[in-house]
Amino acid sequence: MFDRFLSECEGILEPILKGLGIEEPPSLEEPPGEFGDAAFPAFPLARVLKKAPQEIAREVAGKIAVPEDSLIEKVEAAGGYVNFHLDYGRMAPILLKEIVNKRDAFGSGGMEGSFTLEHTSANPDGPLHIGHGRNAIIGDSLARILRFAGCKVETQYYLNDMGKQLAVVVWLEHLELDREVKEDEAIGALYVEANRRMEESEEVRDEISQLMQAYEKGDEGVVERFKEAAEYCLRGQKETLERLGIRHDSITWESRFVRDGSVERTVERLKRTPCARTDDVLYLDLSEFGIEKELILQRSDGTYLYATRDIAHHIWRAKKGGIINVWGSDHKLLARQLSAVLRLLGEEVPEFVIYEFINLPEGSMSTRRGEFVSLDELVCETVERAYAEVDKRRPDEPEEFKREVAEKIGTAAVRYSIVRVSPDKAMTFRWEEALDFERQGSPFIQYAYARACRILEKEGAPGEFSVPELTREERELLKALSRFPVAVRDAARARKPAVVAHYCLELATAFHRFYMFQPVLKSREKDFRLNLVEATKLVLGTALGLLGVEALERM
RNA sequence: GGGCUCGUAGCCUAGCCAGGAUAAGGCGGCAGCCUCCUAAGCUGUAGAUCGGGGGUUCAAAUCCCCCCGGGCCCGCCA
Repeated sequence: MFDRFLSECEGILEPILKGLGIEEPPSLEEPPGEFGDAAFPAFPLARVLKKAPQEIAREVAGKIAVPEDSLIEKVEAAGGYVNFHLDYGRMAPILLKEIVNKRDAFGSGGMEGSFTLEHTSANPDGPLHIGHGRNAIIGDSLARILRFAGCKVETQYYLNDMGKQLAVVVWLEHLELDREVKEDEAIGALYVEANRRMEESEEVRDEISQLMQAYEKGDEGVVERFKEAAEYCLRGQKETLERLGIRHDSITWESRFVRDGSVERTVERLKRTPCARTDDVLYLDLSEFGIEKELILQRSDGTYLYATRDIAHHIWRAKKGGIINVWGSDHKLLARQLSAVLRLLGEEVPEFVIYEFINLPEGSMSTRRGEFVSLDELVCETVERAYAEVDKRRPDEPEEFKREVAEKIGTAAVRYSIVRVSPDKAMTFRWEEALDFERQGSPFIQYAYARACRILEKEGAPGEFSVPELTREERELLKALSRFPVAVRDAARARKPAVVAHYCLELATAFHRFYMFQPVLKSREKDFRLNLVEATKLVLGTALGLLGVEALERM
């Protein structure tokens, strides 16, 4: 609805600007304070028209005749700007009816396309840590947003079963897994131990290297052992993700691209490109793509590398449409190399959502050294902290209620605190910050939803209404509601789930203010306000859903 | 050392890609608001040379260059 207002403003400006000899479409911006809801700056025109911006703004504003059925209330020139004011009274019934009719489809659609979206894709060598959590949460939220925007999305987990990590685990597996602990924890313990031994002994390194070669050749017994170990670890990892509401549509085993010959075929194609070089080994010179680092495709023993298999993987994926990868910043160089190679082959070039690392105060995390904060730990501690808060605020509620609410608040807090931060900011993890339920977080948003529910459960369905003289809080709330489709579109196009996170905050803030100042049930405008509350509940619920956060009827 | 990236009040973050009006929030500080739909809320207040310096522009947190500081990368690892 807000976008409709914006296009109306543009539609009105365009012919007027054309009349002044300006061909470029007008670009609007959001004015501060009480200057209205959209502003057109006249400064860029000053030079062309050789007039003061103030004068141009006055002139343009003077030529504007607002059509009868428009969402524009009035237009004013101020400073060098033409300011457009939204007609809230006119928008209110249209907007509220649209939301209540469309319900959870309000704001959806508008985009097309099919994507495979790869996220999480941790090695099967231990529990997911909070860095993998950042990947999974960004990826899952983005998938939800793209689907809501109208795209077809298949989320994939790329299982790196051909790496040294898994071989290391398999090598030590005969030592017996600890069946008492969670699967990924058990594998992680083996991995740490095996790495310790490997560092000490050349012999061990050789044995592991032989295992890898046997696996690449497809030795039946070895394949079985790798598969079992990987699946065992994955069971634990999946359980971690499941608790956060994250599920993958499919799992792609890296080894399949070796087994089905596609790596071989890809390498043959690459050999015929002008970038191919053979010195000691086969590699690609990608300097024409601005990458000075050569990309090695094949070891001197004839086996392939991770990157080589990933090229075949991407060619396979392109059959299903666009490719989006959520990768850590440590893979930035590979992302560039991979893109260059695929361009070289005339294949679909992938998109990357790159996120920076989460480090600990003492340094970076390491699965190999067992130095990390696991996602399980973070979720458990956060839920426990949430329980303490629920228990403090709702002491008389039954235990079952407290547990359920704490689970939903805790898991939401983990997701929200990660997704709200732009992926290109490196984070330092500190427990006291992670467990601090600061006001600008998910409980604040869930609370707004719960407040709306509590009002609505005291009344039946809201009746017909006429729009009264609107208060400031009502206008702000209407504006926030009308902006939801814009926020979804921006988030989907820019692949930025954080945009939805900030939108949720904006809407919740507007609702809390409205709630504080405008009584609903005891108001003369009860029916109108009930509609407003209902609409807020619907949009907030949908928006939270895009972040994988569950809304709460009571908390 | 080279490449990429981030640097916004004591702390955490939005705004930067597509430059425009008084730089927007939260935490923490201070002062207030529950006879009224759950105070996990609301209001007010103090707090910012937008890392530093140049440049482009009528206009720079935003674009360009240099410097400083943090992170990531620079394996026949994945």
